[in-house]
Formats: sequence, structure tokens, C-alpha cells
Amino acid sequence: MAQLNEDALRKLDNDLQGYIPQISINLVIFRFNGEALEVPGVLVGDKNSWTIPGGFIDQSENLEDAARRILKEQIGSEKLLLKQFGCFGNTSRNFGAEIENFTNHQLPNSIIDWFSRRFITIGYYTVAPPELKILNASPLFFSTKWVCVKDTNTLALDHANLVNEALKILRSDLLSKPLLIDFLPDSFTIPELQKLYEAILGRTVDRGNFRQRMLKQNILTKLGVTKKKTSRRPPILYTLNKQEYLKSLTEDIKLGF
Amino acid sequence: MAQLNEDALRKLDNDLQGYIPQISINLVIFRFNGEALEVPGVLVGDKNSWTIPGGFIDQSENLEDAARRILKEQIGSEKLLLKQFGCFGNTSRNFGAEIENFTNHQLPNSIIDWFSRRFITIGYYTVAPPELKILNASPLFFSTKWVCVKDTNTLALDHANLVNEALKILRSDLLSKPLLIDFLPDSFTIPELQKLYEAILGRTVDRGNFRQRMLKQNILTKLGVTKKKTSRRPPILYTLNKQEYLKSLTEDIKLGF
DNA sequence: TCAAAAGTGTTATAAATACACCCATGC
DNA sequence: GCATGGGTGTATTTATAACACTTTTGA
Repeated sequence: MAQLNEDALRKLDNDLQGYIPQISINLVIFRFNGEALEVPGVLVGDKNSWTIPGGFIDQSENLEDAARRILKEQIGSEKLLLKQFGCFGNTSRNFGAEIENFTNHQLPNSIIDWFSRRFITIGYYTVAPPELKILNASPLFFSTKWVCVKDTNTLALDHANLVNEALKILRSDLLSKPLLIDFLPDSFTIPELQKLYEAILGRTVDRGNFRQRMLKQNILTKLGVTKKKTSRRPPILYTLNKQEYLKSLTEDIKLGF
Repeated sequence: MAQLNEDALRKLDNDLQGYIPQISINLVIFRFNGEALEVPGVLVGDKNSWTIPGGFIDQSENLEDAARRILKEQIGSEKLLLKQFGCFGNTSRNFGAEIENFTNHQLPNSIIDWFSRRFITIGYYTVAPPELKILNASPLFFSTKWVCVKDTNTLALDHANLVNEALKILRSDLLSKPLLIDFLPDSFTIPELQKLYEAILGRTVDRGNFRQRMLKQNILTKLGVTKKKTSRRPPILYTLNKQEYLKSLTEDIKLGF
């Protein structure tokens, strides 16, 4: 059986005293592995209870600052896009079942009491570049892994629903928020870019039209080289022209008048 | 000086015991007066502190249910569209200044303590038909009035910002949520409908194109009569075809591929 | 030389947009 | 009859969308 880190546990117990009770923050950290979207899962306890990462808000901390602090604790970076996508608060939202996983680990009662209450959670999504690692941000997390968004129905609590709602907002932000900057590696091919769009949209798109649209927008800069290691015609490598990309973003909706 | 309702105050004091502390709900109730969008303002105390209405969440109540209950308390109807638009939680969010307005009214300490703490608020917007009245939902509200959205910068706390954010979401919901059902009276003219769109969008739209677009969608049913009381050519009255209107709504975004 | 994926071009249709013009009414 | 706002038509441009054709590569 894994051993709880006593120091980290004492720090957690102490931190909890300063947090606003019954409110949590949850992060949906999207990344693109080249084929599909993934989000981090953290193992709460040692009984197969996987959740998405989260944390709490200090009494003297702005909401957005808390979200960014938790993001930094979780992946070590705080310079990423961070956007609220919703607030969730059914009465059944509590960590009761997850806390049960610690019956053999002698958690302090103060921690058990804290987690046994009903929580209202505020969801933020962010986008992480493919190389970022998930850090182990809490003594209660026994493991971490990336979970494909299609497989999030195995997550505990209402976290499958959180991921789903975040994905909806991610989709609707595709034309107005600079998602590509964080999603893409430094260089990429148009077929790879298309796969990213297809992963976000959850549908296939026309190859020819996609390419034309992307090239016409002037947001891609062709690199002289092509991607090797393919047994077919090697695709051309591009890099994102951030200035033009940011200029191309718009909140406008086309209404026809 | 206005007198506080002792019974209502006792009930409030009692209710507060059952609510989740430090979390509130705020409602932005939009209505269209024929010229501009308005939201209700409630006078907290007697010292010119106007806010938008709100309330709290009972420990045994789902978040969405609480929002709907507060809506019903405020305008007597619960069958309206109700959509969360954001969660706001700067550390400066508290009713300290508003509670000061009651120093001459001998509020119980328990109430003062409750309102003196920092609050995180969850914003919901809704749309009310023009004839609905604002009810006096709290003993702490000394008056109510409709405030034009352009004049909400006079509201206390961060409520001007809340209205602003709600308006942004309202705009982006124009093609996907059934806003017209609640905004419009039973019969209306196309120029009136155009004014509603202009009020929501915050810009003028082309008369001819607007009319064509609306008629092509098949969502308007022409009534035999025209609107009198005009000194010009009388416009034709229409009614909303709800079935076709609901069918015309879509979440799709046009991406060009 | 062939299969497969990359890259390019063509075309039909629909949507967005800018205006011009006519109509009905009260003064 | 004329000013004013209501109602209608048309033409240009652009976007969407379907799909056919060509190119490059390794095996």
C-alpha cells in the first residue's frame, strides 16, 4: 500500500483552514497527442477513483488567481489560456466515495470533514502543449495519467460531464480564442493540423477545403523542409504565424444582415 | 425612514442558517421595452445602493434549482429560459458598503455577519416578457425599478460588469437559444423586431436584409391586421411561429470546410 | 509501377451585403 | 404633394461545400 506523505498532508490540512469551504475549482487541461484530445486524470487514493485535477480558493485570493495557481501546481506553467466554462452544483457533488478510499491511511478528521461536505465547483479549461507533464500536486493523488476525452466516462463524480461541457465551450471558442498557440508544437503539417481540428470538432472535415481555408488565412508560414519518416509523399512543415493568427480571431457572428 | 418588515427579517435570518455561506446567485433579467434592453435594479437599504437581484443556495438544493427559485421569487415566473453566464469572485466582492446602509435599522448581527463576508457569485441571465413586474423579494430591498443596460454603470458592487458579461453571452446565444419567445409580445411588427435585434447586438442592421432574412426563415406568421396609431404607413403585425423558430435554432458554427 | 497520402483546382450553390426603388399614410 | 417610415427587388461579392485531378514517395 502506498504511504501518504506526512509533511504534505500537514500542509494540506493547514491550507484547508484558509480556503473557502464548499467551493472547489476543477481544471480540464486539454492536450492533443497527434491523434486525439486528452485530459489529465489523477488517482485519488488507491482504489481506482480517477478524477480531473482541482483545488480550492483561499479566502484572500481572487477566483481567477486561484485557478491559475492550481494550474501551475498541476503542470508547472501559468502562462496558458485559462477560461471558465461553467459552475456545477448538484447536491450530490461530494467526495464521500473518494474519501472512503483512505480508510486505511489514517487521514486527519479535519480533512475527512472538509471533503465530506457538498461542493460547488467552478470549471476552467486550458490548453497544454503536447510535451507538458502532469505534476503530482496533492498528497491525496496516488498517480496521474492522460485520459482520452472519449474515455472520460470512467471518471468519478460528475467529471465526465465537466469534460464534456469544457469540450463544448472549447469548440465554440475555436474562432475567437487563440487555442492553436498552445495546442500546436513548433512545427507541424497541414494533415496534422486537420487532425487537431477534427479532434476538437468531433467530426471529419474535407481535406481540400480545410487546406485552402488555412492557407488563405495567411496564418501558416512554410518551413523549407518536409517531414521525413513517412512511407508516402512527405508533407510540408509549417509554423504558426502568431501575429496573423491573433488578428484572424473574431467574436463576430454572421447573421446575414 | 422606511421600516423593516420584522416577520420577513426573521424569516431571512432563519433561511440564512440553511444556505451555503460565501456563495451567492445573481440574476440578470433582460427585458425589451420597445426601444432598449432593461434589467431590474433593487434598492438595498435606503441610501441609493442599487444592485441586481440575487439570493443564496440552500444546503439541500441543486444550484440550478436555487437559481430558478430566486427567479420565481423575483418575477413570479419560473418557466423562463435561465442560463448561467459566469462566476465572479474577486476578494473585494462583499456587501460591506450595502450593509452600512442599515445602521439605522437594527439588523440582527447574524445577518450583518453573513453579508460582511466575501462572496463568490454565480451569474444567470434570463429573458422576461415586457409586461412582467419585479416583485419585492427581500426585506432588505426598499424599492425596485427597471434600469436601461446602458445605464448600469451606476450599479453597486461589480454588478455593471455582471450585466455586461451577461449581455455578451446573450449576444452569442442569439442563434442558438430561444430568446425571442420570451422577449417578444404576442404580436409585433418587423421594425419592432429589428429594434430588438439592434438592442441586443448594440449596432444598427440593414433594414432590407433584416426583413428578408426574417421572412425567409419562415418563423413569422402574418396577422391580417396592421398596427394603427402611426402617422406613417402602418406596419404589418406578425406573430412568432414557435415550432419553426425552435427548428431554426442551431449550435453549429460555420468554419468553411 | 502501384498504393496511399499530400497537394491543387474547378464548379455549383448559398449566404452576406449594399443599395435602389416603390408604397401608404397623415399632415 | 411631400416627408417619413414601411415594404420589396436586384445585383455583386464572398463563403460554403462537394469532389476530381495531380504529385510524391517507399515498397
